Amino acid sequence: MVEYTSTGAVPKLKDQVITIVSWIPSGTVVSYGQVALIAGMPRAARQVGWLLGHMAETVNIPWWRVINNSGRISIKNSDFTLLDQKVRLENEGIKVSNDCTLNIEKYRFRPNKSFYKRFQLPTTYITYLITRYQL
DNA sequence: GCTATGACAAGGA
DNA sequence: CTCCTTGCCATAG
Repeated sequence: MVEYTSTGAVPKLKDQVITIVSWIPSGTVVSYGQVALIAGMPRAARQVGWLLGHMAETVNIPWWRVINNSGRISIKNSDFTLLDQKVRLENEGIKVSNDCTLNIEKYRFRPNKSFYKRFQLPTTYITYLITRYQL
């Protein structure tokens, strides 16, 4: 459903989301807000979800490794279902409860400095991200 | 350029 | 724990 406008405007966030999500290691998860943070848009969590919902069927990325920050699978308005995502996560060794929740802090992908540097983020911002998601 | 729409997040009741 | 409210902002029309 997501299409580029004839004006040639490039949806930057979409490209960032594709890159970031494709680099999430199997067996780990991140939150929508976390993806937004890495993309350099701290408050664009909702847009990340929206984009995934419109890309999942057409772009080959591990969309199922993105859940909400409370550890709940919150897929909606997609060709895929809550169960689809649950099964995909379980196939990667992640334990998901029947109510489609999981221990996000246990499985959260915590990137190191070199990972963040691929996104050309300011050093101070990288430091913030490291501390934000440390255990 | 303006409005509606969210696979969100965080805090309060 | 479960709602509910508010803030949020990129996209689509």
